Amino acid sequence: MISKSSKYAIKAILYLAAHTNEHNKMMVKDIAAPINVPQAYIAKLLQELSKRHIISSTRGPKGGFYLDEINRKKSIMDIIEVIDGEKKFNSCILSLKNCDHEKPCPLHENMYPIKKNFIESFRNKTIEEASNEVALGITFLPL
Amino acid sequence: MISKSSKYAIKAILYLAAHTNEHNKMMVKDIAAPINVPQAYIAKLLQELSKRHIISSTRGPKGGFYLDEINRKKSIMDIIEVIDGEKKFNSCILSLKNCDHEKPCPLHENMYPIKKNFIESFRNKTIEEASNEVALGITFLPL
DNA sequence: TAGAAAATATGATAAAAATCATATTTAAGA
DNA sequence: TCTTAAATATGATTTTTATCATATTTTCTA
Repeated sequence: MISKSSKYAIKAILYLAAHTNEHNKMMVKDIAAPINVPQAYIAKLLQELSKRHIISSTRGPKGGFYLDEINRKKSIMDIIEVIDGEKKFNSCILSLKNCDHEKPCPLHENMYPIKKNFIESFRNKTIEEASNEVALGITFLPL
Repeated sequence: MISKSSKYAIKAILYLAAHTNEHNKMMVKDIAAPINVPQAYIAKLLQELSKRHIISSTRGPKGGFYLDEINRKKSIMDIIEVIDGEKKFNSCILSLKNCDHEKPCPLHENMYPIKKNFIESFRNKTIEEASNEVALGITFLPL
């Protein structure tokens, strides 16, 4: 469905949402452990997310990763797209080249609403919303 | 979403559905080319599908793979489960261990209906139905 | 009942995804 | 302005998935 990398990225960002802001940054080594992801691996992902402006970062002493107000408005889908790439979700489940509404593959009509639902659902869900749920104890983020 | 192997398996089975029965079998070398899948690879998948009784086969001269009436009643989901394994679809999208309705992860409520829809949709769709659609020109199966 | 034609079993190789390691750049603070 | 602490860039290694190769077993037919 989504790659391990995307899962890691989402977990890391939700962790950042709960623990950082412009004035409280967090080093990669303090993020990796609590979300149970290899440090060097999440480092690479965070670098990419920062480059693509999904999260923020500053180098040097007192530096680290954090989310600003703009970052918090990004959606879960934004994370997935940056990490896994966009095409994956717009392509035919059987990977047929010309599958569309005009010439649908035998699974097209089944998949269309599912994929649409997935994309809409996660495009509408912001980091901020997800983070608030956790803060309010409505949802949970155990290791 | 589903592995390349599952896609290959579904394409091969739909091809068998259209071209074989108890009296007209088909050799692996005649299946691989039209569905555009490496011969040695689809051979392995067909062997596994046969062992798990999703498709039928006989060895020796005049042998080959084919679908009988029972095979045709199998669902698309049966294929996916044999190839990709069942757990994949029942597990949390963030791969959290204890994510369930009691202690949902922040994406649980989004994913639950989507996953349910996916599983139901493909559990209800038989090989036979999918094959009939193609035969009637309602859906298409290009390389 | 032997030879050939098919699937089956097993394992080796290649490609992709995940993981690990390290040198470089940037920025803070003494 | 030097030292140090952080991210960044780059690439190597490992693991998983996909692909390829081949020896074995089964079954038909002459």
